Amino acid sequence: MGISERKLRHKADLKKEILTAARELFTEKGWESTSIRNIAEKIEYSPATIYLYYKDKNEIIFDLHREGFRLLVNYLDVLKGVKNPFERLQAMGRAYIRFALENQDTYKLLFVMEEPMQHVASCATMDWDEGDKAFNLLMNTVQECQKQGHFTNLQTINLSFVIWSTMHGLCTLRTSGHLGHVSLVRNSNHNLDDVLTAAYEEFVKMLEQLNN
Amino acid sequence: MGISERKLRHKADLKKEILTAARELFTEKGWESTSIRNIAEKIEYSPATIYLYYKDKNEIIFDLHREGFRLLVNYLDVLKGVKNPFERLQAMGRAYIRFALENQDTYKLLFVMEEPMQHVASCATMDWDEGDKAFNLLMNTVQECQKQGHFTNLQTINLSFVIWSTMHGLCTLRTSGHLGHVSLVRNSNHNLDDVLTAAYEEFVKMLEQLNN
DNA sequence: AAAATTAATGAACAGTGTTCATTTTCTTGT
DNA sequence: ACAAGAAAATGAACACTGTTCATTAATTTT
Repeated sequence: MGISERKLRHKADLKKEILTAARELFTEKGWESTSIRNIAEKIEYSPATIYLYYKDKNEIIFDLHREGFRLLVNYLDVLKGVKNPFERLQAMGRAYIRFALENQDTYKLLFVMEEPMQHVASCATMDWDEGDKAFNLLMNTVQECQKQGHFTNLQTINLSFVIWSTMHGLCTLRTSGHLGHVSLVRNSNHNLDDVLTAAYEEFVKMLEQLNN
Repeated sequence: MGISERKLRHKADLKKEILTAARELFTEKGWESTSIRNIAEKIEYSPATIYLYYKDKNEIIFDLHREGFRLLVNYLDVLKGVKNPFERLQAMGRAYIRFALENQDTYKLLFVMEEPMQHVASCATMDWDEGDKAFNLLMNTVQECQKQGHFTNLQTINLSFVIWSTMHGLCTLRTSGHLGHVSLVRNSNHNLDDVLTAAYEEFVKMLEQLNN
């Protein structure tokens, strides 16, 4: 019976509409100031209706969280064409920074906010597929670098975590405004993104020195 | 006239009482769930009274922010006795991690939340003394290391920013729960703080390789 | 057409930061 | 000691927030 299927489809559509409205409000105002009532108003339904499709606000947040990860993996996946693993590692870093700067609120959603992680923790299968996928992407590249003589005396996992941390630190200190308030940076004429890039290039230099 | 002085003193006392109440509620429940009404209840005044001493919630946050920085500098200042600059740099990293883990909410207040930084930005003198002081502590140590032959081909500012970023990334990925949800870490029997320490030690190894 | 099921909502609850007219308290001058 | 004036404290309100639930509206099935 195609009728009940249409109903189901409509139900799915409405869920998508909610998510789309949430995503739009989120990207233009940030999550802090996106309320259930805002979302409801945007899709022209009552606030209570949203709770028929999402258990609570965190469930919406988590759906956007997964979308964001797909976007990040897109930024990184383009680079699998780069054959030289060390060059690929560098390009991944640059892509990571580009992602963080072009999608600041999404970046915060993925790697700063604790709510989506709490949702992962409360799931029966406590797996964080999206995070694992991205981290493995990094670890595999590091491992390939090691096969070619880079970082040979360092442990893959530890080094990968250090690299991730450095990238994460660079991006968050930039976007949270902390970097911009260090007077040495503020009085240096350089714009913030140049400072960030310069620091990243210095980090690459550091990695280059860790051969054989 | 000692009487009006006592009044002033009492006024200062009440401001301190507010801050103390805020600090206590903050450390036991986190900032998210500390409301003006909570603070007011704790000091047995009406909520409106608080606004006679603090312009808004962000001003309270900023006072705690400065307190937190004094605490951090205490963690780091103890190490000025370490004569060897590279050893001191290592010890500073360990102290930084200890500070972040022992004062997780305070750490978030200092380096993750954007509100205190916005307050800095809105001040007439846009200086961020606390941040500058801490960053200079790091930069001076890096510079001393360079004088002794470490990191000679790297720029002091860039390297300092990279080191800060790495430490910040390590600490925030740990405390936000993101590290703990990477399955490679979750399935490894090691507790999270050991993973963090191992990664930090690996980072020190990296720095060690950047001599001459 | 009536009954049963599903979808949507209005209204309420308990909470938030913040403002302001009003009241209470304290200080000063007579 | 008492009235006048200044300072401090407050109650009540405003415009929000996430969330729940009994009630109403729409749709499907009998």
